[in-house]
Order: sequence, then structure tokens, then C-alpha cells
Amino acid sequence: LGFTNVGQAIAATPAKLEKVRLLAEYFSSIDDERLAIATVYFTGHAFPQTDLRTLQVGGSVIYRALGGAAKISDAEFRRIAHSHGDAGKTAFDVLDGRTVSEPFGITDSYKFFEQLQKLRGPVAKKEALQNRLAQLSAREGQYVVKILTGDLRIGLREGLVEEAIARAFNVPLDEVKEANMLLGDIGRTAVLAKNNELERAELSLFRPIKCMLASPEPTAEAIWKRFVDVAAVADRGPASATPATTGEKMPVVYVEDKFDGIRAQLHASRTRSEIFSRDLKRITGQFPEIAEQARQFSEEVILDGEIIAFAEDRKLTFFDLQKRLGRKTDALDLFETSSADVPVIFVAFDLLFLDDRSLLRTALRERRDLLRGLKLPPKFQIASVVAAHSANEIESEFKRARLRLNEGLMVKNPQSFYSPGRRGMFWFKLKKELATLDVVVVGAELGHGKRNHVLSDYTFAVRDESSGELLPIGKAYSGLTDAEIAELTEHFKDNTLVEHGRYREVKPDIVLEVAFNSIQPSTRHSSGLALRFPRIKAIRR
DNA sequence: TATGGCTGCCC
DNA sequence: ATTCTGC
DNA sequence: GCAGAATGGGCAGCCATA
Repeated sequence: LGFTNVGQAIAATPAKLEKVRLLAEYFSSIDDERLAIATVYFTGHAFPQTDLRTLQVGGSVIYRALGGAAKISDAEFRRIAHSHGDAGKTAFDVLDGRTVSEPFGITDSYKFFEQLQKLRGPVAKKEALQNRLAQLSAREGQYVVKILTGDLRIGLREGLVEEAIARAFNVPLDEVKEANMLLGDIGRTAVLAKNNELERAELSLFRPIKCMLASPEPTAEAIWKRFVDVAAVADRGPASATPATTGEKMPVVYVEDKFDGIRAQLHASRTRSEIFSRDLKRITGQFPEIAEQARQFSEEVILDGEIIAFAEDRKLTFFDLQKRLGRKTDALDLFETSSADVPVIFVAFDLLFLDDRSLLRTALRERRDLLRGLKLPPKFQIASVVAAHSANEIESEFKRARLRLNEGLMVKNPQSFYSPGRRGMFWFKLKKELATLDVVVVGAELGHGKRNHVLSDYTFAVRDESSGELLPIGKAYSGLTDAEIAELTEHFKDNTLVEHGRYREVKPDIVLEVAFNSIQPSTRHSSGLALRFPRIKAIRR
């Protein structure tokens, strides 16, 4: 009950500081057990990030359970659901006045999520959820639904939860962030903070930490400017706190190919090895041959790298690699599984831990030196790195990376530490669109959340030269400003051909320039093609 | 037994 | 993944 | 500059149903 009230109060204010204040006040008022649960809930999850359990409850199960719990007609339910396009709001409206509320504390909710997780099959899950929702207040039901969808939509996520923890227990924010990076469990972080034990969180083998991320930049010049600016500031400032350019007159940057695979963090000792994904999920079972060979390292290591599809000295595509994702088989029996498998290799680009020693606060230059010194098992490679001294050099490396069929470049500051979970100013990525395409909008759909009342989601088509028909090839909204979306909404409302609930066919008279990174065969759209990363570049007028 | 919907998780 | 927006 | 929100394609696995 306290949880939902705090959630409502946070949703009601747009000011971040006020949200944090409200949350901190709540955190300091509850015991350890509730604190561990509530902090995770406020990040929009039922279970901590490193927890392997999944609920297998999505929109479909939720909507069916809501309908059943409120005992209303399908037509009435659809009317309410369509008016929101938001599962949480729908839950409140549907349940309001139609349930018999019983006491339901935050520990009860956690037990409920655990039971729900253990049930097998959508039918059983829908049944259990429906029974529970029928015994909650509309507000409680709304927050159960919000957590199940992973979207609180109260303008607060993990970043502000960290701030609230720091504020509630009067500890430095940096220490909270660091502990959370190392633990991958904000609940445990909060309890450590409360008991003044944050220093107990340390980098250790087989506990995954968040990945360091790169900021996107559109051109080599833009990236170079970042480094020059940092260097200028460091030169002027007395004893700059950043390790960015100490001792450098002319900036030097490290440039590597950006591989199109999956980000992977490998932990290995002589007796055990584990592989984790970017979101800290254990994916060891999907790449058993990599994991097995990883035990051949003579040191204990944590490597950061990319798993890519690779056969006979040639890099394959991400599309090939995807066939290896989502595998459940933990089988190490290579004879059984490998024949149909796409072969993969691990390309290492960073070393975070070496024989009991954390390298997070070691400069990239030195981490790279240590990485180069490792003796690699088969199926392991080291990403080659070159130094660049100008925007032009970065640009020509970019061209070479593309010739090697890689996505683009990573550009890194050689002096930088490894900052887990940060998309800071030390790593940049340079990717460019493959091409742009002029397409015609044939359908428009109402958005969700704050885009609930605008037509923000566009289906677009290309013309088949032989038949003259317009064939859909993709969807996008990304790239338009709110003002442009508002303008297009007006236009499409006036030019609707047929309405189908939240979706409408529209007169094909708006042409968009759409950028994309690749194009491939697909059964999703009737053109038989689909775009990768479609985004709108411009409205043609 | 075959197919398709749903979910989670990669990018 | 990409992009925009408010703080 | 950061954090949050809203949105893309596509795969495997699991289950329900035809």
C-alpha cells in the first residue's frame, strides 16, 4: 500500500529532485526485506537484474486476466483498453469498483510473483493473475500490472532509484552506483548502503558487472572534437580530475572495428567459465564450445568482447548468429548440437580482471597491453586496435572497417578507466546508415503512454515496379519531433481511408525519407523485405 | 503432429 | 538498436 | 549531459490449439 502511494506521488511531480526526495523518504521508512524488494520494483522489475527467473507474463496474459478479474464484456474491455494504450491505466479503469480488496503488502506481492513464475503455461498464469487482481484495490492492481509489464511510467528508473538510495542513507551517490554496477542487484545495493557496507561490493570472478557503453556520434569530426575539447580543458585546468589526457600534448585515440555480434563478458578460471550478455543474463549454455575452451586460459580472467559468427576465416552476419541466441540447451555434447550450429568466435577487446586483480581503475592502454600478453585458446581472438591522431585518420579507418564488413568503429580514450554501466565521454561509436529510402505512409497507429492521443507509429510502403502496388516494408516513428508528429496526426486524421481500432489505413500521400543500416528478406511485411534500425530522416514536402 | 501466438532478449 | 525531450 | 520514454526487426522456446 505504501508502495503504490509513493508511486502515485512520484508520478504526480515532474521534478526529478522531488521524485528522489519522495522515494528516499519511503526507503528510509521500511525494513531491509521490504527495501530490497521495493528498490527492484521501482526499476520496473519483479526480480533483480542478475536473477535468471522470468515471469512469462506479457500483454496478452495481462489483458485476459484483467478482463476476467473485472467480469466485464469483451466490448467494454476493448473500449477501455483502446482509450489508453497503456496497460497500467487500463488496469486501474477496468478494476475500479469491480474488485473486493484484501490486504496485500509488498512481501505478499513478492511471494505472488514467485508463485506466478513457478506456474507453467499462459493459461495457468492468466488464472492465477486473474484471481489475484480480483482481490486487489484498483490502484494495487495497476502497480502489479506496471511491474509485470516492466514499465512503471512514473518518470523514474534505475538512475533515480540510485540517487534515492544515496539520499535515504546519506552515502555518496558514486559509491551507490559503483556497488550497483558490481552487484547487478539494486536491492542488495540498497541494503548494503543502509548498513554502511557498500565497500563490501567488489569485482569478483563469476559475478557479472555492467558493460561500459559508447556514445553515438554521426561523424569522425564530431568524435575528434570530443577529444580535442577534453584535451583543451585538461590543459587549462589545474590537476584535472579526469585521467583523460594526462601527459598528452596531441590527443591520441584508440580505434577498433565495431563488430556486429553480441556483447559478451567472459569469466574464466581453470575449473569454471561463464558467459554473460550485455544485460547480465547468463548465456554460457548458448555457447558451450566457447565456455569450454575458456578454461584453457592460464590466468583467471574477465574479458569484455563480442561473440560473432565466424566460419573458415570469414565473418558471418548477425542474422546467422541470431540462430544461436535464445538457446536453452546446456548440453556440452558438441557432437549432438554442433553440426547444425553456426560457428562462433569470441573477439576480446578489453580485460577487466587478471588473477585476483581488478583492472577497472587501470588505464585502457595498460589493459590492452595486458590483454595482448594473454595466450589465447582456439576460438578466441583479440580485436586489433590502431592509434589515430586526427579526424581524417578516424575516417579512413572507418572506411577500412566497412571493407572488412564490420558495422563501423569504436573510438576510445587510451587513458580512460573502465566505467561499468556508463555511456560516458570515453568511448564513442561511429556507425553510418547504409542508405536512405523514400517511402509512402499507408497506415498510422495511436501511440502509447504520452503518445496515446497522437498517430505516432507509421507503416510505410514502397511501390512494386511490376504491379504498381504499394507493398509495406516497415514501421517507424523515431526521428520525428513532437511537433512533426502532431502535424502528421492532423493530416492523417483528415485523410483516413479505413479505421481498425487503434490502427488506420491512410491516403498514401506522405512521403518520408527513411534511413536504415541493412535490408534483408522477411515474412513480416508483404514486400518480403525488412529494414534494420529504420528511422525517419525527413518528411518530403 | 503441425502451426501459430506469446514472451524474452539480442541487436 | 535509434531518437527526442525535460531537467 | 543524463535519464527516461517510445519506438524498430528477428530469433528460439514454450504452450495451446487446429
